Amino acid sequence: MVDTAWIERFHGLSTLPDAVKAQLVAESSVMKVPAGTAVFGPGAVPDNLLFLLNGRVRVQQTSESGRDIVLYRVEAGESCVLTTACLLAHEPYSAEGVTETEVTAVAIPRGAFDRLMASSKEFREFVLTAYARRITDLFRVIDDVAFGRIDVRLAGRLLSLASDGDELATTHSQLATELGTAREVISRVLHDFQKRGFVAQSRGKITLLDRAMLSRLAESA
Amino acid sequence: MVDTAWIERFHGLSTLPDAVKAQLVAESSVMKVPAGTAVFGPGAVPDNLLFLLNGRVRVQQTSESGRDIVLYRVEAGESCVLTTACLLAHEPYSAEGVTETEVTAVAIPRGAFDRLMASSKEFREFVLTAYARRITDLFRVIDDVAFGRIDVRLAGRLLSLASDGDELATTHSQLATELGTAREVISRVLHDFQKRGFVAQSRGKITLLDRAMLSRLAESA
DNA sequence: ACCCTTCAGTGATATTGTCACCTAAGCCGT
DNA sequence: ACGGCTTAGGTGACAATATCACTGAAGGGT
Repeated sequence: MVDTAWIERFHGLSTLPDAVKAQLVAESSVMKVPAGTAVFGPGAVPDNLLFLLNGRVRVQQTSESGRDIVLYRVEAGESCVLTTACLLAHEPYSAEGVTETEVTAVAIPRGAFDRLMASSKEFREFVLTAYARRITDLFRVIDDVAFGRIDVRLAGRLLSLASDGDELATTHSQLATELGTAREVISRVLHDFQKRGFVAQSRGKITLLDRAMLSRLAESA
Repeated sequence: MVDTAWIERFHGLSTLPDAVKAQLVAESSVMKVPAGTAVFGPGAVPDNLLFLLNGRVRVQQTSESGRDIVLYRVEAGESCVLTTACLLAHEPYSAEGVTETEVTAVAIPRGAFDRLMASSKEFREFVLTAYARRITDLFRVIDDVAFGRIDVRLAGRLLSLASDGDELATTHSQLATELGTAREVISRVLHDFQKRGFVAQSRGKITLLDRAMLSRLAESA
């Protein structure tokens, strides 16, 4: 008997009929990917739908001019659904997925994905719900980029990046990519945060000193 | 015998098996909506997937601060697929769809959509392909807003809005919504375009005088 | 004609992005 | 330990865009 335990970790999949769970497990394979690997990207159309058991994947886009912006992240317990559209549509995907940590994932091949979509209403619902969430994320990015102030956005991003502990090993450059802005802008805003006592900095490291004030700033529309 | 002719107008649906075509037509109904109607929006979860036979739907988002940005347009021969995610996921959709012209559309109820997804590989492929295109559109919006110059974006938008004829009945305010910027910014850029002889203006109307120069500007990365 | 609403123009100022260049920190080999 | 190299970060000057607070102009309705 194969192990179906991982399925329970995915919100919405636990209600799958047992037969479908078995099918899902039978046709999938577990893979392990080291940190910093591009799991999909322009030109490299993936042929698997990934369910993340552990780790995190960052999805970002590089513009023609070479500048980057982070679109969203896929966390453990979620799946890389947006790639499925391109996966099944045989369309290239202009975004790129990079593992931020070591990642363990269950890979479902294209054919198996299609069979599951055909056979299980619950699976369809799971996939569509995941879609809805991602699309909401994208709408949020558009809203932020178009109308958000960068100090507000940076404060929010620092808080969410430092979800475990107050230390953050990142560079100004990487933060600029997070928000789709320029390094100099991040440097200046962080300098300001530092003067106000919100953070402390050293080369490649940012320490959050006052989460409360950062939150307050992040919430201010 | 019901009329399946409209199906042929949708790229990807013509290859559907006849039985599926019949099912599609049997479960759907044609509707006509006047211009300027909100076909879906926040709070108003639609319960139909729309296939546009004629007309155009503008999909836009309003931020908390009350400012708007146009996300994409659904043209005749396309479908409002992104709503299906929210439709089936029972999630609210933060964007709003407004008819820009009178619209004739075929409406497929939620249940029928789900049955078609289950029964037809071709239908699934159609839906996923449409998804892929929309998502690509969204990525493009993000790229433009984050990294694009406003004069370049405006030039491009003027050209695509004036696809039939060189007259454009629109206000500076509406153009600001198109690009997610402020009216004053549009006013200044248009003033500049006017001085350079690219366009002529009168209250509520813009005339393109030099599409070639506008194109050249729009292409400049 | 007059009011009233909407549309458009403009200066002042704030915010953000770009460019050019500099300094500092850590690493690595000798 | 020293010097050289690479990458991270700082800064001034300036450009582009956004915001604010007005102004006047155009057209519609009475």
